[in-house]
Amino acid sequence: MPTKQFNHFLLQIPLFSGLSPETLKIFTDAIKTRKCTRGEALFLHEEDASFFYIITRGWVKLFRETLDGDEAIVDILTTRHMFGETAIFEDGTYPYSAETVSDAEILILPTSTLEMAAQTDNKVALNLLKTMSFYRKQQSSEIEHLTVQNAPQRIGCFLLRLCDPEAQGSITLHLPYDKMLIASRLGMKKETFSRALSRLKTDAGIKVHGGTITINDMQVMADYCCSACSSSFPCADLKSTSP
Amino acid sequence: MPTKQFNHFLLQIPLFSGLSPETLKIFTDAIKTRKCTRGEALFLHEEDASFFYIITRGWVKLFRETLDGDEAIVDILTTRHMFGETAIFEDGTYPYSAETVSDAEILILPTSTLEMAAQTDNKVALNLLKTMSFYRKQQSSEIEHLTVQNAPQRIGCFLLRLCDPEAQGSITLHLPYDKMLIASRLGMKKETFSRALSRLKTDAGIKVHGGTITINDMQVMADYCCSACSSSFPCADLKSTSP
DNA sequence: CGAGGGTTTGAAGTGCATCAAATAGTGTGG
DNA sequence: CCACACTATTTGATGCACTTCAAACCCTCG
Repeated sequence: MPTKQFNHFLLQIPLFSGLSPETLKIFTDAIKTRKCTRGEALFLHEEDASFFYIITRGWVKLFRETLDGDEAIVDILTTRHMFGETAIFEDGTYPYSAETVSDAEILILPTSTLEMAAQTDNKVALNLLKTMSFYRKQQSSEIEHLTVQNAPQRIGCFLLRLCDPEAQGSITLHLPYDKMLIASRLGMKKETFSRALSRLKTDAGIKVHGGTITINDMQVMADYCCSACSSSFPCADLKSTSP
Repeated sequence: MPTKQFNHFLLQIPLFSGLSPETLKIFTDAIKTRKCTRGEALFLHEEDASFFYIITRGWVKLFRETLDGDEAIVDILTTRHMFGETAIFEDGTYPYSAETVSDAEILILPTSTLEMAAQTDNKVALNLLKTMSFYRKQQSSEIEHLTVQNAPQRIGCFLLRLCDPEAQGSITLHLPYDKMLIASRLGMKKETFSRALSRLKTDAGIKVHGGTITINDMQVMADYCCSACSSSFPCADLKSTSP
């Protein structure tokens, strides 16, 4: 399994970057791969957490269910993202449920391996800190967005974070998953999403054809979305597809 | 300065728990204490982060300002809480501004000391991980609250987290800081806060006299607030006054 | 082609924000 | 100890954003 390509992939993941060959081997020896179709449950909220996961391909949603049956999206992740690892620092159960939202390929590792490695190899602990710090920053900016941005601005901000931050002027992208799912990811109803996206057509100059979206002018869009926010585009390090 | 009492205080802080005397000394040697009056700025968003802080007494608010001049509260912290330390994993600048909201006493430590210690003493890194994990969980539940709870429920939830989770039946508490500040902490306007608190009188059975609040029946309050949430009272580990 | 999920649109309702003004509370100097 | 200034809090009236409920539309895939 540890082909050259595979190792190259692993080294792109912050958790594994800069590790000694010995430590890296401990992880690679423990890795199992799983191919999933869309809609497979990986684990449930409050289940005992024996494994953590890394996505090699596809999208996974993390979510919780409220007592009255609604679903609250925690995050939606893709390639190179890791999840389920925080159970180590909790009571040993997952703080959310996880389910694929597209076909996907996923690496599975025992949490015990990670826990052990973090305790014996300082570099592992430092890498974990870096990863957790990234997610924390992302969460913190999400809290801000929820309180200061309205629906069209949140969508625009979401679209901008799908773009290459180097890009200038016009850019075309396609939505990574269902509009319905994006809606709940952004804390709004699907109808609100649909209407808010329409409003972006006139207010921020975008074109929509199904899941394909063209932003006529990144700068116009950025001005429209970030005016209510404490950090302006390109919101450094907050790309949804980063580590 | 390192009196017995002071050392006892330090050991209550998760970052310092279980450290070797040598490592602990590195920190205690570098600590400076500062007494603040209400309303003092400690540092500003995006300033170079040379120090991190631990509160020994009083309350501190972390916040960011949006481009159009609004203030978004990141968190409001008290005794034993630590802040400013995440700059280590960022670009070396603070991700928020900090200001006291009551008279306060604060410990100041160089971030370089922490950074060095985390790299040389694995226990420091592990303690940091534990702390960061706690904050991450708290943030994550806050995101959920913002999307699934309405204003009265968010206030009720806030009040419950001020209570002793062991308590049963009736309990009296007083608000730790301004209602205005609680309002923005919970992502609502002061008028909304005032009205929502009134509604809790009839809907969840509380009494309000200025900043003193009596919850007639914890269980009634919990039922009222947590119905929309994925975790019910006592939301383990989410007390606002914990580590 | 037809079924089913995803998406859009319309009409109506709710919750929170906004603007404005009154009231309560707090600290200050006389 | 009181009057004043200033801030915090409450209350009222109104508007907007988002939700809800309902129905139509669209697209894909068997």
